[in-house]
Amino acid sequence: MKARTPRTILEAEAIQDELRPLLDLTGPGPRAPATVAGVDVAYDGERLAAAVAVLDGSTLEVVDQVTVGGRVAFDYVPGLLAFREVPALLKALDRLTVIPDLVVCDGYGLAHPRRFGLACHLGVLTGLPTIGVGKTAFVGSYPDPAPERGSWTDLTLDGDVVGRVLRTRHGVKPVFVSVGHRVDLDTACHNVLALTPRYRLPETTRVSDRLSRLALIENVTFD
DNA sequence: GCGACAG
DNA sequence: ATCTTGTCGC
Repeated sequence: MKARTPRTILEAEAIQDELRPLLDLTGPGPRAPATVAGVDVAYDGERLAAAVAVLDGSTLEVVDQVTVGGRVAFDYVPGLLAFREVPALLKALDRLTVIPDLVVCDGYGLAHPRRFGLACHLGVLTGLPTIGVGKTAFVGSYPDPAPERGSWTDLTLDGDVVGRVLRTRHGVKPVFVSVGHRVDLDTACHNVLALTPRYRLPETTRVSDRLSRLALIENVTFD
């Protein structure tokens, strides 16, 4: 499905309302994905670089990667991040040789003021299983999880459990995991732990983050 | 009404 | 996201 760029905040919210019903929240999703992709976007004023890195689900080795340059088409507004990043991410995903079994997004999925964060948006448009992993709190409330790696607590919003605050490293600040599309919360957290054998953030986001920044200062051509 | 607010 | 030094710890 193609990305649409709204002209106003009201239009953006209307698009979210239109896409939300297309979300698939039924499946368990991949428990042992053969390949997992990380997506990220880096900025330099008006210019941007999107990167997708596909890793082997077992060895975490990079098996494919794509970067594309572009220009900002929508200002950042909390709750509407997807409209800023999705167009370039779709372009990059289209050029992949290896189609990932799971896509890990920087940010949130269902844990969103309007229950449709970047991970949900990208999932619906691509049809791929997606999850969101945020570095800081955005919405909801939660108790602090125990210090051990693997411990977690519910991230609650308006009485609903919309995600989990998951400790990926002992004694280190936790990450915020939420479902995007075609994956359940248990499976999402299981995958995040598999992707964090050494650092707080998933290897997928670490690689795609590095890639997008590199592309910003060399390689890419902008529109 | 006021402030807070993924990346 | 981005602007930014030194510093503590494995």
